This record gives sequence, C-alpha cells and structure tokens, in this order.
Amino acid sequence: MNSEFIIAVHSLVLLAHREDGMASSEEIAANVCTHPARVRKVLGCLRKLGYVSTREGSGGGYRLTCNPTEVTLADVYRAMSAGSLMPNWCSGDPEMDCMVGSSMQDVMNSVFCGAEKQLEAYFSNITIGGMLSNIEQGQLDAAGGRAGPIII
Amino acid sequence: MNSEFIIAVHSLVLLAHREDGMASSEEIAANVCTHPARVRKVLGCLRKLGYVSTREGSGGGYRLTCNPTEVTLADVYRAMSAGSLMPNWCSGDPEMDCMVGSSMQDVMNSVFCGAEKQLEAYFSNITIGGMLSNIEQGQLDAAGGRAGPIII
DNA sequence: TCATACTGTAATAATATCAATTACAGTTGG
DNA sequence: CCAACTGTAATTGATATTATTACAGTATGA
Repeated sequence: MNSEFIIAVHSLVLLAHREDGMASSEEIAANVCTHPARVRKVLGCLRKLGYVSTREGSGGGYRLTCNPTEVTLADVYRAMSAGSLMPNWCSGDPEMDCMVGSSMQDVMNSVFCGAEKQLEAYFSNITIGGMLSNIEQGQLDAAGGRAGPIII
Repeated sequence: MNSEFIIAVHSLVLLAHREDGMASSEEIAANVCTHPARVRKVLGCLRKLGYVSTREGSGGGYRLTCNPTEVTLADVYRAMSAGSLMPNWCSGDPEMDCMVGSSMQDVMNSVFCGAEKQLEAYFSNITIGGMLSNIEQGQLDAAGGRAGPIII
C-alpha cells in the first residue's frame, strides 16, 4: 500500500475536522508528520478530483469542497494507490517452456485484480466523515475513562 | 504485498504440477526466476508449516506434503506476508495535541486490520490446486485457439 | 507597489527496503 | 570420500521511498 493514501486520508479527515474546513500545507504537514511539499503534491491530486480547492497567495491554503460523509476510502484509494496491491516483482516468464512458469504472471495478475476489487469493496464502506466521528467518539470515550480499541 | 508470497505460491503450484511432487531449489528458482538461496528460505518456511518436506543431501530437494486442493492462498498469506498490507510509514503522532493527529495511527491500524481480514477471506477461496487447474485449463484453451484472460 | 505568505512543481539528496549473490557448514546417497 | 543437495547468514547491489531544497507563480494587504 502506498503511503500517499494515508496522507490523503489524514488530510481530508483533518480538513473535515476544522470548523471552516481550511488549512495550509504547513499546518497539515505538521499534523501528518511529513514535509509540506509532500502534502502539496498529494492535495494537488485531490484538488484535480474536486475533493478540495486551493487558494494560492497569502492567507491561502486548502479547503474541503466535498461532503465528508460521501467520500469513501475507495475513492481515495482509486485516486492515489490504484494497482498498488500487486508487488512490482514478478515470478515466471511468459517465454518459458514450462506450463506453470509461463502462465504464472497472468494468473497472479488475475488473483491480484480480484483482491483489489475486494479491497475497494471494503474501503467503499468507510467514509472520511465516519473516520472523523470515530475519532471524536474515541476522544469522548477517553475523556470518560472508557477508552478502548477503536473499531470501525 | 510481499514478493515472498508470490514465490511461495508459485513453488507450491509447481510442486503440485510435478508427477512426483518434487523439485530441487535450483529447478524451482529457474521456474520462478529468482535465486536458489531465496527459494530455500521461502520453502524452509513452508516446511515448518508442513506444506512441504525437504531432503538434504544428494538427490534431495522439496516434496509437496499437503493436498493442493486444501491449501488456500490465505494459508500462504498468513505464513509469508501477514500484516504486509499496512504501509510501514505512519502519519500522526500519539503525543500530539490535536485530536485528529494523535488518533490517526490507531484509526489507520484498525482500518488496515479490517482490510487484511477482507483480503484473507478472498484468498481463502483460492486454492493451490485451483490455480493449477486454471493453468492447465488455460493451456488447453490456448491449444484449441480459444485462449483468453484467465479468470479465477 | 512591495513585502509577505502561500501553492505548484521539479530536482536532488538521504534513507530504507528489497533482491541477488556469495559463502560455507551440515546432510545424505552412492 | 565425493558429489549434490539444504540451511542460513552476511554482503553487495539495485530500487523505491521520503525528506529537503529551490524557485517560479499568485494573491493579499499594508
């Protein structure tokens, strides 16, 4: 899995958490624990898909332009990490004489395509808004002394 | 995803394809397209789980000791790659003041644990024997001029 | 209009991960 | 004893990932 997926999800949750839905790349980077340039790259991608808008110049930054309860992790996954489940490394060789060795790349490919569909189906049930309320709920629990593992 | 998963699956399918269920690390490595030492490491792991047995010394090698129609990719995944879905890289920091930044690691963790369960459920429906028959079937199709994408 | 505070983007450097290779001890069959 | 194996660890080399730097472009407001 691509770590840009994590940065994208974290950024969206953070923006959804803000009253005005806004933050600069520097603020987001500090919260995510990475470099502002990396945040700008990831959010630039989310902008092209309409999930955030940006304003350059002084006082600018990023603003959430989607409904957090409608955007799912599947959307983010497709945007940032599609195809990342399959390893880059490949076994076998189509030119090989052996039936097994020559077919393995195709077979693995279809296995991982199916796996990716499963993953997307799972992610499509988790929304940015859902993650945020989970966090807020967890925080309340902690305040009440009833903190426990967070379950989605 | 770990590429050792691919090596393990490929090796098991190859052994299942052999009449006597046997091959040396050198033969397997040639078929998988990697180094024999790497094959030995992976199959050493499968041996501990009882899927293959090994014989050292001259004329030795690996032999399949499981029923290929009973071993699923979920078994292999758990053996070789458990936990590999979650990226090593982590956003946020539990010590942080912000509710979002301090909770994100836990939340991501539960998201990826759920994702891994989904993946295992999918893999549990694919067996080594199933992959092998798929390959043999595909080969027959190709021979009959009806080759197409392999679907599992 | 100028300084300031941002984004966009590319290039580079630092680091971590992954795979290949080498090496050698231990085992077995002939 | 020799030849052909596995088991395992160490090293090297290749690749991927992340951080950092740099700077052009843009908006704001004094």
